[in-house]
Amino acid sequence: MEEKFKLENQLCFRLYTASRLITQAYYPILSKFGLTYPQYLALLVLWEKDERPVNDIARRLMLETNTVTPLLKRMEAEGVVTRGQGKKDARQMIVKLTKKGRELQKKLTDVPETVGKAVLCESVTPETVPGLFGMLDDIIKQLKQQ
Amino acid sequence: MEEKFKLENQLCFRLYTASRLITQAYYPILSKFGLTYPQYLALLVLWEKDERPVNDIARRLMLETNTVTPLLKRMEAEGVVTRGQGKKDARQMIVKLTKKGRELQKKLTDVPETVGKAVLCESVTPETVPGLFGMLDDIIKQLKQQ
DNA sequence: GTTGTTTATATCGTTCACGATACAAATATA
DNA sequence: TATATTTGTATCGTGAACGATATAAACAAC
Repeated sequence: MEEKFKLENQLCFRLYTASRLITQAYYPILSKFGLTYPQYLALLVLWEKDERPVNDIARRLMLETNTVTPLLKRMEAEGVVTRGQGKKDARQMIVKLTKKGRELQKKLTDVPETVGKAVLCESVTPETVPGLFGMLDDIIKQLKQQ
Repeated sequence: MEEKFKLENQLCFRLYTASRLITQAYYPILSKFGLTYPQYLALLVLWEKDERPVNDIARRLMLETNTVTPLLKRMEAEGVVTRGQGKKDARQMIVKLTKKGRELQKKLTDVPETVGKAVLCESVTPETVPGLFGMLDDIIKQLKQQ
C-alpha cells in the first residue's frame, strides 16, 4: 500500500471528519430549539444583518442557492424567518428574521462558548487557534479561486 | 452584533467550508470514474486491507453503518466491490474489491498529489502541514471521546 | 419596443449523514 | 437447554449539498 493512499496522509479526510464531529457537537444544543447546524449558520448571517436576499446569504455561507432556498423554506415553516418578494428587484426573495428568530440569539447565547470549550485540547488553545484559522482561511481562499 | 456570533470567529464554519471545497476539488477527477468522494474514502480503506466487514470500514471512516451500508451497495451496483455473508460470523457482511475496484488504484494514482498541490498556499506548505494534521487530529480525538 | 443576455431564485434527482428503529445471529446467563 | 442481552447490519425518514435545468424579472443592444 502506497503512502499517498493512506487515510492518515489525507488532509481532506481530517477536515471532513473534524467538520462532521464538531457539527455533531452542536446538535444536543441546537436540536432543543428545532435547529440544524446549517440553519444555525443562516441565523448567524441574519443576526449579523437582517433582511437580506437569498443570494446574499448563500454567498456569505459559500453555498449555492439550491442548497439555501430549501433550508430557508424549512426555517420559514418553523417560524424563524419570513420570505417576501423584494420591492426594488422583484426577482429577489428577501429573508427577514421573525421575533422568534431574533429571540433565538439570546437563547443560544452560550452556544459559541460551549462548543468552543469542547474543542480545546493540547494543541488547540486560545494561543494556537489564530494560526489554525489562518491556515483554514488560506485553504478556503486557495480553493475558491480555482 | 456580538463578536462570538460572527462567522469569522467560528472554527466550525471554517472546517465545514474547507471540507466542502476540498471535497469539490476531488470531483472533476473522481466523477470520471463514477466515484464520489465518500466512495473514494471507502476505496482507500479497502486498498489498505481488502475483505473487511461493514463495521470495520465504518469504524475506520468514523461513520455509522447506516451511512456506509447504502454507500457500499451503490459501489456494488457499480461493480467496484462485492458484498457477501461472512463465514465465521453470519451477521457480518464482508466487502471485497472486484478486479475493477483494485484496478482503480492505478487509474487514480495521481489523485492524492493533484489535490495536495491544489491546496498548497502561503501558510499551507509541506513544512506546515504536519502541524495542521496534528491540530485536526487532536480536535477529532477530543470530540470522539465525548 | 423587440430581441438577447444576464441575474435571482426555484425545482428535480442523486448521494450523503444520521437518529430511530428493526431484525437476526451470536453470546451470555440462568 | 431455554431466555436474555449484545452485536452486526439494514431500513426508514429528514435535512443537507450540489449538478443540471427551468423560469421570470432586469437589463442591454439594436
